[in-house]
Parts: sequence; C-alpha cells; structure tokens
Amino acid sequence: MSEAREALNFLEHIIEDDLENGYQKSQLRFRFPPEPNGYLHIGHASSICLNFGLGLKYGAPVNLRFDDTNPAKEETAYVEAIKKDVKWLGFSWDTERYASDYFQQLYDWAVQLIEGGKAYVDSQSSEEMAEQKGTPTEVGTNSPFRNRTVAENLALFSGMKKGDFEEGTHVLRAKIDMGAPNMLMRDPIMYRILNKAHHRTNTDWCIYPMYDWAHGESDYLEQVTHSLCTLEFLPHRELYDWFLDQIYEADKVRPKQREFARRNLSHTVVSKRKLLQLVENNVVNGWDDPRMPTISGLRRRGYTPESIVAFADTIGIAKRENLIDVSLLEFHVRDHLNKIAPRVMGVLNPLKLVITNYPEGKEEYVTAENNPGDSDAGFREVPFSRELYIEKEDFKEEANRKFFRLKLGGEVRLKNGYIIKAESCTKDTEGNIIEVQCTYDPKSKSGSGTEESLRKVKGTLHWVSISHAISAEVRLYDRLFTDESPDTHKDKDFMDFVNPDSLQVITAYVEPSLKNAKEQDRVQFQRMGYFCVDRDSTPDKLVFNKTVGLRDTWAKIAEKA
RNA sequence: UGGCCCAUGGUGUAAUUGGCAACACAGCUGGUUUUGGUCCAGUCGUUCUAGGUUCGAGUCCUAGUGGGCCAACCA
Repeated sequence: MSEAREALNFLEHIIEDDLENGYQKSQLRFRFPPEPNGYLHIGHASSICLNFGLGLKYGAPVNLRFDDTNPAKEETAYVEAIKKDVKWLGFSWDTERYASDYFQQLYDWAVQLIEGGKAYVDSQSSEEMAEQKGTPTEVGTNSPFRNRTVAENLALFSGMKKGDFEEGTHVLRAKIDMGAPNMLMRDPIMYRILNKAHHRTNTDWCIYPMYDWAHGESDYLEQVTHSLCTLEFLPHRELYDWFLDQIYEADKVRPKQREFARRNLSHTVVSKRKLLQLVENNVVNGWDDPRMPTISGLRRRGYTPESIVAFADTIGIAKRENLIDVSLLEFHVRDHLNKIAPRVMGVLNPLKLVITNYPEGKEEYVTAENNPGDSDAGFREVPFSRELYIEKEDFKEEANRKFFRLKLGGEVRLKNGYIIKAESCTKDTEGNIIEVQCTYDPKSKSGSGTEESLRKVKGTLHWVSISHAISAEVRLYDRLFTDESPDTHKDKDFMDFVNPDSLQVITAYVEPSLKNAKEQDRVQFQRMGYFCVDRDSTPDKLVFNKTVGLRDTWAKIAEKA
C-alpha cells in the first residue's frame, strides 16, 4: 500500500531535521507558556493545538508553564481559568510548572553571571537608560555603572534581594553590547525591584526576573527541546541563545526557540490588552461574553472543543501574516454541530397561524426525527393544535415563484405535520400582518402513508403550537466589530469599530420538549441555526445563545433580487 | 535611515526538498432532500516583479517592489 507523504508545516520540518541530526525522539518535549494575566483566546487555542498536537504526534510530553514573572498583573484566578480552558479543549499536560518555581535557581545563575563579569547593577532611572539605549539606527552608549566591580555588584544585587532599596532605584543588567544592531542585546534588564506580593511566592521576593531571563532558562530547566512562540519574539532569539550560553552544560538538551505567525481572526481582536479594554469599558459583559473570541466566550456561545481543534488544524501554521475569515471558524462549528445537535423547532419571530378547519380544542402529537443524519438519535412527539406560531418571514401575501414559503392561496407543509393552504390574513391598523388563516388537508399528515401525505409541496415550515409552546429568551449575536481588521488602522482606534448591534435579545417560542434543557445543551432550531442553553437559564426561564446560523442560501437569493 | 522576518487562487495552508502547483473554506452550476440545512456531482481561479543558475525553479542566487517586527523596570 503506497501512502502519500504527509504534509508537514515548517515547524514539523525543523523537528524532523533535528530527529535526523541526532535528537532522540524520546528527548522531544514541548510547552505551552501562558502568562496568567488574562483569559485565553482563539489565538492561544491555536498555540495550544500546535504544542499539544506536536506532543501527541511525537509521543512527547508537553508542560503547561505559567510565565508568572510579573506579580503586578498576574492572579491565581487566571491560572485556574487557563487550566480549565486547556482541559476543555481536550488536552492534558505532562507537568504543571511555573516560572516562579525557578526564582531561586534564576537568582543563583544571576549571581554567577555577576561573578563572571557578565552582569551589573545599574542605578539610573528608566528614562536615563532609555536614552542611552539609542535607536534602531543609532548605537547606544554605556551606562556609567557598567564597570562596577564584581564585589560592588554582588553587594548591590544582594541588597536588592533583601529589600534594601526602593522600586526603580536599581536593576540588574546583562553586560552584552550597547552597540548591537539588535536593540534587545543592548544590556537588557534581567531583574527589577517590585514590592508586590506574588500570587504564588507571596512576599518571598521583591526582585523579579524579566521575561528574557526567565523564559529560556525555564525551557532549559524543563529540558524543552522546541520552544515555540509568535513572530514578535524573533528578535529575542539572539538574547535567548546568549542567556543559554551562560549556563548551558553540554550533556543537557539545549532548547531552541522558533517562531510562527500569530493567527489573526477577522472581525475581532486577539490581544489580551484589547480584550481587557472591551471588558473594562463594558462593551461586553465579561471575559466569557459569547461575543468574545476568548475560549470561555466561545464555550458559552456554544462552540464545541472539537470544532475549535478542527479549525486550528485546518488553518495550520506558517510565518506569513494572515487574516483568517471568522466564517471558517463558523464552518467548523456548523460542521460538528450538524452531526451532534438534536433538531427541535423554535419560532424566533412569531406570527399567529390559525387552521380554520381544524377542530377547536383538539390536540394531537406528531412524530419528529431528532437528527436526520443520525439514525440512532430517535424520535420525539410534538404537540399540534389549531393555533400555531410560524416565523414572520415565512409568510407573504404575495410573492414570486422563488419564495418557497407561505403566500395567500399557496400551499406549504408544516414540518412533521400537515399540508396547509393560506386563505386570508388579518392586519392591524398600521397594516402589519398579525394573523394568517389557513386550511389544512387532514389526510396529509406526515408519516401516515396516505397518498396525500406523500404529496410534494415546495416549502416546509417549522412551527410551534401556541398553547403548548414555552417562551424563551434568545440572545442573537452579530460580529463584535464592523471592520474585518479593527486594530490595524493607523488613524483609528479599534474601539471606533465596535458594532453597536452585536447583541439582540428577543423572546422566542420553543417546543415543549425543551422544558428540561440544561446549561450548555446544544440544539438546532430547524431552519434557524444552532443554539445552546446559557448559564443564565433557570427552570422558570430558558435562555438560549445563538451559536451560529445555518448556511443560508435563501438569504443570497433574496439579496440578488 | 540600520538590522531582521515574510510574499503561492478571494481566504488559510500544502507541494515527495530542484521534477505534472494540491487540500479545505468561500463562489458558481446541477442533483437529492418533509430544514432554501445536510449529502452528492461538477466548475471557476494561483506561485509579487525583473534578471540569473539549471535539461528543468513556487523552491536556489541577485536586485527591486510590497507588507511586518525591533528603542516597556510587559510578556
């Protein structure tokens, strides 16, 4: 059997090369390293799928490491939320680590650097240091403290650790090259004084390592082989390697940082800072608002983890800039929900329909298929009566041939029920249609096997029996931003593009089988879309979120006309 | 006035590493359908430009063009 060669992304090619050049497969190790300063979003999901996917592919462990080197912004609540999201996506980490686990080791290594003349304590203000840093086109100048003696540096650094100094008075810097073309190599800061309690180490420390000093060394301590991050860290790689050079021992695995392009989703923003802004300005109702591109928001919206993983697999990973259309994400959630979501009937925008020749007071049950694509899904009974609600958009007094719905004198089938014919309608004083009167063919009942029941009519409408229906709050969502790339405009702030109509709350009428629906239950309201039960739902009041609509060919036809 | 990264259909990614440019989505046509859904069949369309190396270039080289990143005691 010949097998087509599997398509690899560029990171997999790098790993395959490493495997050929001496790495043992058993040495492979990855990590997902979020900072616990916010909630994970769809971009992180992509990174999670990448790292954990690589782990699965190569049978390699993947650590979940919290990059918690800045106590000013980090909280335990975020740690818990992040763990929940990773688990929900279906991944398991090998060990749970924290950069803060390594504070002592990092400190000891820093002392070693000082002793080797590779680091010094600078006692200038940040403004002074920024000035000496130069610009991308101009070299920097050395700090007047650059040549402090080892003894002096050691004493000062130890004083910093003991809390002898105020914040901002001293920092520890690596002694590299103020003339380096790479700005990050111009004597980068390794430690700063921060009199803040850390969510894990509390007040044990008042000096904290910077990202660059902590990250690579953490990778090294965990013996991570491939440290994957986004492209904006590319210039950090030289520094990552320089720091590793200072402590690397030849018998250990030497981690390598490699960079990939961040995935950008259209009509949203994926930046913790900007998402936080949306939350703080009450543009949305919290991090898990169903309009948010956060994993918690997508979960509440009704997305399945499977659909998010499938999305991440489809878009792949590369180094070029990208803007992925959110409709691809929507495709994947439809694709999955189509397979698993039970079909039910719900009328979102009700119009009363009276069947004039149906006996008053009569009620009967019709049999409905739970999922036409899944023969194991079974059937249920739905109550039918003389007075029903249908969708307002499904009736017009007159319409052309393309309108496969109800019009005066026209026939249509009520899903799982009877064929009806619209006879007349009633309007209010403003001319709005408020009721439609129709007649039904008693012999046309679905599944009855009669000749009439087998008749083909062009349209099929969903409906609910008014006296049996349950009213429910339904939250409809539109794109959060009107622009496909709201945060890429130089002259405008992304907040200028917030869609004022991104949330619409309506009262809908749903079939009684939904009475005991539980939070997170996902259903398809036939012909309308996929919906899930929100956590605001109570036994007395059902609340649904619209996850995504069905593919809507009719909308395109209507648009053309 | 510097260094580095990137460029493949409308979108996102592939291309057996120099050998017939493919997959998914979107679009369009038709078929099936008691969801204008699903499913099925078909179809449209691509290597930024100019040189060079080569029997052969999306892939290698040079130049150009376009886009991005880099001057936080953030990560």
